[in-house]
Amino acid sequence: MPSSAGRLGLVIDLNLFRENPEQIIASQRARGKEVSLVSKVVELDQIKRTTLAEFETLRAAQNAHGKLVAQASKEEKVNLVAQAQKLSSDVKEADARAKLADEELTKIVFQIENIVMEGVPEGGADNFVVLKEIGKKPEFSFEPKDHTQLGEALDIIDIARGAKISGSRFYFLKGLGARLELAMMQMALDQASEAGFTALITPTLVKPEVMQGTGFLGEHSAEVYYLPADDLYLTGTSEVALAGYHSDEILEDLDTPARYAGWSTCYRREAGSHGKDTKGILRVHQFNKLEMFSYCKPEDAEKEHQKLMAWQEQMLEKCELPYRVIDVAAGDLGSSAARKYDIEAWVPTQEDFRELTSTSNCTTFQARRLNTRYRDENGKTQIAATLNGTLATTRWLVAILENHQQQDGSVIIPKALRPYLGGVERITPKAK
RNA sequence: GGAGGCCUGUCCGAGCGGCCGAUGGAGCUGGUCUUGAAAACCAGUGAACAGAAAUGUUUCGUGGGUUCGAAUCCCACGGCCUCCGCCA
Repeated sequence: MPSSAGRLGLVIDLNLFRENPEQIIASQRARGKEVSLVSKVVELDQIKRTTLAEFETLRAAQNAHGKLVAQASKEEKVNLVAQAQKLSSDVKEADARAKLADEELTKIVFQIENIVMEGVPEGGADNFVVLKEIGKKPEFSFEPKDHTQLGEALDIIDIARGAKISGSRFYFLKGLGARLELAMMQMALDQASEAGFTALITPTLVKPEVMQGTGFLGEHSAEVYYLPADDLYLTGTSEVALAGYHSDEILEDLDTPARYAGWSTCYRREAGSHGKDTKGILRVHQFNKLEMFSYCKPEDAEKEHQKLMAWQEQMLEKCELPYRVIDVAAGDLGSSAARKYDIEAWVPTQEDFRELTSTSNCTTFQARRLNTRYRDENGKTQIAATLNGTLATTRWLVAILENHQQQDGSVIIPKALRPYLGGVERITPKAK
C-alpha cells in the first residue's frame, strides 16, 4: 500500500494559524518579514485538510471493501476484485493530491518566523533596550592590552598558528589558556548540575530535518557548515541537538521543566561578518559552549526565561565581569525566538559591551516543527515550549582576560574559577 | 570496508499475502479471596491524530515498490548482534 497521507512529512502543528492569523501577520511585520505568506498558509492548510478528508473517506471505503473480498468465495472474488481496482486507483489519486498539498504548505510554513512576544522593543539591531547594568567597569592606571596581546604575551592563545593550519578565525588555546577555558566550562557545568540540569554532550553533526526544525536553515543558512557527501550539518550550537533530543516525543510530565545542559564544540561560517571582529577569538569559526535548554509548558515559558537569565548572571558574577542585560528588538530576533535577552560584558579595549550570552524564549515554535509535545492534567497532548541560554563560551575568555589584567601584564583569575585551575591565582607573562 | 543474523505493542514473543491492530505470556488497572500483603482466580488493557460522541484514518525499524489487498513478497537505507579486515 503506497498511501502515506495519514502521516505527511514533518508534522507541523498549525493551530496558531487557524486560531489567530492576525497575530502572526503583525509579528511578521514587526520583524520586517513577508506578510502575505500567512494568508497563503491559511489557504493551503484548508486545501490540505479537505484533500486529507477525501483521502480518508476513500480509504475507509477501500478498507471495507477489502474485507468483503477477503471473505468472498472464489467465484465472487472476480467481480469484487474488479471493483477493488477502481477503488484503489481513486485512493492513490487522492493520496497524491494530499501529499502535494502538504508539500506546498510545508514549504511556505517554514518561511514564517515565530510570533514576537508582547513588550519586545520595536525596530532593528540598534533598537535594543538596556534592562540593567551590573558591576563596576575596571579603571586602569595604564594602557590596557586587548585579549590578543594578552594571549600572546601570556603564551595562552596562539592566533598565528591557528591561521597557519586552518585559516583566519582559528586559534590554539595553549597551556593555562586551554585550562582556563576548561575550568570555566567545568564551573558552568557544576552550576548547571546543581540547578537541576542534566548534562549532555551532544552530536555536532545533525540531519537536515533537525536543522530545519530548529529554525537555522531559514535566513541564516549561509552561517552553517554543510557536508554534502553525508547530507549533514555542523551545528553552531548544541541548541540544535538539544531541541531535536525530544523530537517526535510526548513528555509525560512537564510540571517541572525538563532541563539539559549541552556541552559541544560549535561551528560557524561567519559568512556575513567579513571584516568584523577579525582580531583574536571574539568571532571565530570554532568554539566551545555550554548551553542551557529547557522544555516546559507554554504558560511557564516566561518564568523559565527569567530563570535562565538569572543563571547566566550568576555565572557572569562568578567570573567577576561587569555586564549589562539587553532586550533585543523584534527585527533583530532569530527566526525561532519570541523574545531574546543578551548579556553583554564590558570589554575595556573596545570601550563597549559585547555579547557573551543570549537567552531565547522560542515558545512553541521549535516544538511545533519538531513535534515535541507533553501531556496535560487532562491527558491531552499539547505543544511544549522550548528555551535556551548560554552558560559559558570560549568568547568569555576575552572579557575575563581584559577585565582582570594587571599593570605588570599578568591576569588575575577570578576566585570562583581557581579551584578548577588547581589553585592557580594568576597567569603571568612568560619569561623572556 | 567485507560476510552473516536480527528489528512486531511497556517488555518477552508468535504470526510469513486477505475477517490481523495483530495469538500467547509478563507487566499494569479493577475485582474476588485475605486482618493486611503475597499467591491464586476473574475481567480489562498498545499508540498517535480527527471528532462532543458514534466512529474513522494512521501505525509491525524508516523510505520506496509489487498487489484489488502487505507485519507477511521485492528494493534501498538505518539500528542492534556475531565473525573477518583496518584504525584512532
